[in-house]
Amino acid sequence: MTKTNENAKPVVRFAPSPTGYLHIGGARTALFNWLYAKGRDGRFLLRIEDTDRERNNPAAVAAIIDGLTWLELGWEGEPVSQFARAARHREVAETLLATGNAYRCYLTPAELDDMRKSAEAEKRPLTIRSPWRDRDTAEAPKDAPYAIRLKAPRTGETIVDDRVQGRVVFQNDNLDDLIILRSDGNPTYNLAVVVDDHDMEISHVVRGVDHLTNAARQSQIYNAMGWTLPVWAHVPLIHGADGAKLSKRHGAQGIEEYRSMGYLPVALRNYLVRLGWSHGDDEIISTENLVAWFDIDDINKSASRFDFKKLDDLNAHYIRETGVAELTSRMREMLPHLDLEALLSIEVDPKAPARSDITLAREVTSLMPGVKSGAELSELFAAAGWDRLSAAIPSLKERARTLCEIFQGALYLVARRPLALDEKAQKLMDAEARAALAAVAAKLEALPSWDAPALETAVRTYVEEAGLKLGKVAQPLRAALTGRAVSPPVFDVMAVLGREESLGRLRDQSA
RNA sequence: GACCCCAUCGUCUAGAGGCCUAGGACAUCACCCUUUCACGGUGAGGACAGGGGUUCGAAUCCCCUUGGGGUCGCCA
Repeated sequence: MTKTNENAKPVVRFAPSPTGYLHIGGARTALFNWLYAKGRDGRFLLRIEDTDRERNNPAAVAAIIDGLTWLELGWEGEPVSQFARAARHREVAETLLATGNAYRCYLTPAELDDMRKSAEAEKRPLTIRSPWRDRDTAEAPKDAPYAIRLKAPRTGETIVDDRVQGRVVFQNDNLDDLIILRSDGNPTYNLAVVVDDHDMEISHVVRGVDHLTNAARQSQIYNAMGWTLPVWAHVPLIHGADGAKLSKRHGAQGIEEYRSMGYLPVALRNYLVRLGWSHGDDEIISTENLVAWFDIDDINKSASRFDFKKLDDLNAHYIRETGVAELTSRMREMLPHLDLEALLSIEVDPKAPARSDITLAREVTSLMPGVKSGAELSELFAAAGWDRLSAAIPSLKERARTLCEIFQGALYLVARRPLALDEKAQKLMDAEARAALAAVAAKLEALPSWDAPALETAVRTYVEEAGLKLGKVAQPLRAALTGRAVSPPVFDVMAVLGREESLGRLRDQSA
């Protein structure tokens, strides 16, 4: 019953069940654990809760590992498979049986079902009271299947002394004898968790508050075995924008979706950690400071809503801070994961903030009808040259909130002549503009060097001579060069595009 | 329904009885900067769920109401 020595180096774990993806809420739980261990010279372990064989498949495990790796939350050692430890769980169940802390229960599923139904009909709370708790096993039907239930205390209370939730008291009277070993001989989750956490010497169990009642039941197992309780910390859940539990309806649940939406791991970490945790007025916090500042005691008790706008803002900040080389490689990496067709088929809620990956998909299909997948888009960029993308990134990253927005802004690189102008660009292109374009093109053609400063000087000189405002020339230039009314500074665009391509695009639109 | 938890601007939050005329960030709006868009700058609107206590004094403590959430599997 004694609390783990809190001065000792903590051992924490992240223990997801393999559901096919790393849930965004789980990612935050993993982050909290990771930060806690990191900041205290502790250990962060990974355990896969694959006790349920139906749920188990290698791809689902890979998705979790992939997600954690992408988020840069490294764990110590090999991931522990809970299923692989079933023999040890059974051993503990037998011990509990031998010490009188558990009993064989011959209640059939049908009987259990009846109990539930009648409880519901009588509108009384259901607490399973197995008659086998005190009955002699000899009375049991021959060779009948049985489950093993914990002989939980029926009086008094079970207290979960939680670092986040405080002291939560459960009346034992309300808790039933939980099954620790199924009739097929397989351990149940609650038993497996306790045994594994104990054997792995987990000092702090940091997990979602949806496990709070499990903590009470698990405490009973710890007590029955005479094991030391871990420090509990049940963190609040993340809700969708409408305040309900985050579900498919809210869009992205899996971490890989955030990746393909063009969020940076560092931004996602910063955003996630601030959901339910804060450090004064600090908003943008380096990983180093996160590690130094994070503490379980500063986690709030209330659930928080997921806000893409704030994530976008953070992501924009980190994109600006990230070097060109890293951005280029991350962008190259994410392109094959971009499923344009799937994105186009997503029904968007008009009230929800626009998703940049969907916007990109739409833009691509309208501009380049032949391009159907991220891989094909990748080929186009490869053909144009990745170094050209890199050259365009400095001016693009200043105005992008996601990597998808950088791609969207970079589409002018892979557009083929003659460019299709969008509506706003077309509006810019009146007779006056076309004439100016022709004149500017002639001036630029004579330029000895083709770089942004030289181009700017030349255009400004022309504008001054012609007695025009810069906008009168720059906007048509932008339209002719990119097909849009919005882009990075036109001089940067021309520098990236090169002399030949730039001049070609200008002539296409000249009078 | 039972048990448990929660409740400060639209959202994330600061706030541990007087520092609060409630602070910051995102979002929104306005203006400035400006070749467009962003960035940046300046400013505006915007919250202690309601009701009772306790106290000289309450966003902070207690109670009730209301609202929200979680859990009630031989799932994890």
